[in-house]
Amino acid sequence: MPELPEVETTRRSIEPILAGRRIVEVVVGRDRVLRRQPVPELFVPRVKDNTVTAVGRLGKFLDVSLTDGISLVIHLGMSGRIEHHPDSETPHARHTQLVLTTDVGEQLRFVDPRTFGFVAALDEDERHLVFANIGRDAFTDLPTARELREAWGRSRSPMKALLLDQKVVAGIGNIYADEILHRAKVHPLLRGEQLTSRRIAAIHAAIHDVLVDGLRWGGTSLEDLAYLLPDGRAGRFKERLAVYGKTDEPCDVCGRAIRQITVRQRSTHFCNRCQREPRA
DNA sequence: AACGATCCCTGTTGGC
DNA sequence: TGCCAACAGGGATCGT
Repeated sequence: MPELPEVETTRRSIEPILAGRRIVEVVVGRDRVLRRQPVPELFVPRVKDNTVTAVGRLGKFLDVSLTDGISLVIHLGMSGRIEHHPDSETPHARHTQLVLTTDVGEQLRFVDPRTFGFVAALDEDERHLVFANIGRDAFTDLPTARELREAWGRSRSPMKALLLDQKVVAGIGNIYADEILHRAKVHPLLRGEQLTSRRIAAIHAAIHDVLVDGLRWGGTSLEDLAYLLPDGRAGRFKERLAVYGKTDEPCDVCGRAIRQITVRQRSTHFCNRCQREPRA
């Protein structure tokens, strides 16, 4: 599922295709993917005939800046992907939700079977509102260990939940949260208030290291989910995963079987030897 | 205010 | 083999 490394890989792929290009055609699949504007009649005119000035990202949000001060914000949800097609000839994939055609005839298509993702054309105020609840980017703007401790150190929530919460650090999802905690040797149920300087330093370093690794390998493509790079290739970080989806398999570090539990309605994988159970 | 549960959706999977 | 329930999850929303 698309988390920061997948979204950043996507961003880097589509930036050279979109930057400086005019959007000459906009087609919406299901209205459900539209936020803010409820119907295509309101959404399309805000994007069409606009020119892309930058392709940014905050956490898991793609942030396409257009002339007129409009931002086309795209969230891939859990099953979304962007497809790049050099022309408009190839048939649309099932669940194509948005098609953008540029002035040189290239197409970018947002495909999302489960429609947990969305697109929105936001003016400056609306964009500010959406991003007001999003914290600092885990890759480009990671808070210091000290800042993380200030933000998390009085919370009774488990670390797994704190990593998934986008309000402090943005971009980490279920896969990378498990990988980060394993790398940091921190138990997913350790509460924020139980953090020590040593543990927070380990988590801080692990966030950076795991995301950089994920990015290096083009993100994580799972067999059963739809994430692919815009050129159709699969991300290869799955081969490097230490715990996610490896229930009952031996831990690469110590050999003990990986355990799976549920934390906040999310499947959570960890090594019971490398990641010690916090005191009750 | 902080925390936790629920819901949205559909392709895939596992059990019978 | 075929069918169907269970499962997966990001973020909005609501209840405690």
